[in-house]
Amino acid sequence: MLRTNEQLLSYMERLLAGEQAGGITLASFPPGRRFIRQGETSRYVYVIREGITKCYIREDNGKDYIFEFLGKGEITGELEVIRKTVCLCNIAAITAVTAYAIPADVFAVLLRRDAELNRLVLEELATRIRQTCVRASYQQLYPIEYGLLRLLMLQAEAQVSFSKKDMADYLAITVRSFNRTIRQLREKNIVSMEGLQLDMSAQELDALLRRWE
Amino acid sequence: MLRTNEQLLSYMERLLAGEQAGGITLASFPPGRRFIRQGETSRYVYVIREGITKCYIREDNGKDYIFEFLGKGEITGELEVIRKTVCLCNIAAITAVTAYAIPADVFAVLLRRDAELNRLVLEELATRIRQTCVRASYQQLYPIEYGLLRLLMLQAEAQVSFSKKDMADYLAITVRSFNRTIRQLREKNIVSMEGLQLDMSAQELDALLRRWE
DNA sequence: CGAAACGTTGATCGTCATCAATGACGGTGG
DNA sequence: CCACCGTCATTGATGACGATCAACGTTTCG
Repeated sequence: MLRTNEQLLSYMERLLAGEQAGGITLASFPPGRRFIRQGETSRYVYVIREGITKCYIREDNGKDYIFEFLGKGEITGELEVIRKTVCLCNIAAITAVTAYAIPADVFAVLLRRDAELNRLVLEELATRIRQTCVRASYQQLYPIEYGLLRLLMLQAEAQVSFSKKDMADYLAITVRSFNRTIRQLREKNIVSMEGLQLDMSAQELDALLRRWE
Repeated sequence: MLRTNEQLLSYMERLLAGEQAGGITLASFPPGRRFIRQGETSRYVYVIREGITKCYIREDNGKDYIFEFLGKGEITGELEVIRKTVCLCNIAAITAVTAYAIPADVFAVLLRRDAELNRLVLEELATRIRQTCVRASYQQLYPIEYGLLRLLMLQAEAQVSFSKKDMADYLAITVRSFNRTIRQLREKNIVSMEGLQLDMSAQELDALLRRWE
């Protein structure tokens, strides 16, 4: 859900401390700013230094689907450089964001020449596939209540909380439906009456998810 | 949907023609054979030489979700080597399959040493992310009828056809629901009365998908 | 022996009931 | 004005049950 990548962040810091940091700059984006646009070509690959972003697709019918929230050390725009295509999704800042902006061609060269970056990117892509697959599967095969519960657990674990709209987009539902589903969880005494705190221990919740049918 | 990777296949052929093919063998699997199992550790990375396989997750509640069908030149088991984890999903042969079996450690070394393989794997992962994301999004945000129509179009394009059970698992529904949805498409004169042929031209179908709301 | 009859099996579909999720609209309270 | 919720109606998707039909092998009888 909120993914981070400490290794990649520290790699970037070391890279900038060295001398061959050709063309890499630091960019800042205010909350809400969409700095990568679906269907367009990005001239930079970004590695987030600080802040939280969301990565989402907007469908023709106007609905948004958030794949993941990206935090410290996460990379965006790399798929497009690797495959030389237009951007798959939108990236927008949720909080204020600062990010290392690596020109696409510089990144392409680095990826070829620098074994460490290469390894980090491979691992990042592998992790991303894994998470996307796992989520696609359970969001298809379980009811929304289940998905929402998992989302709340992930949020609690990562010590963050997103806006209701963003959570709804992550679950691919409307805010109205989001509120309704919260009510169901409250009726089952899983979520606190006020706010979105989970009223059960992590073990109980795990058991609950496992026995869902 | 049915993905193939000619470049990777030809790479493997060249690799085996050379002399440093240490430990790589050719494996055969009969239809139905599950040769990678979710949650277990695979000792090999496979590159499919011939045949069609399905890649799916089985959830705790017994339902299967097929991510993709893999054909010639597609690779499996590489995520696990890159991230050193247990297998994310099951891979089962649909038709008779022959595949190059690369021991995990050999693959790991090749991936580091061989720039061409490295590039091919990066591109493959990037493609996979792209496709997984796109599909997750539209399967969440559109009704099943839409997803089924896209599946039929992809099948027609790739000149293959899968069993109803597999198509249903791809759509994350039961065969019963699959048949019901087919009936809806027939009532709208999109699918032929007998069989699963599409009764419209590719352009008409594209327009139909685009105007779906 | 061969043809008709029978039973089994699996795939499909009609129907009805139910559940999950949404849309619309209006009300309430900050 | 906006966030939230109660309510009602509707749609989307599923589950259950039974009927039908084709395919196939086996049995039975002339």
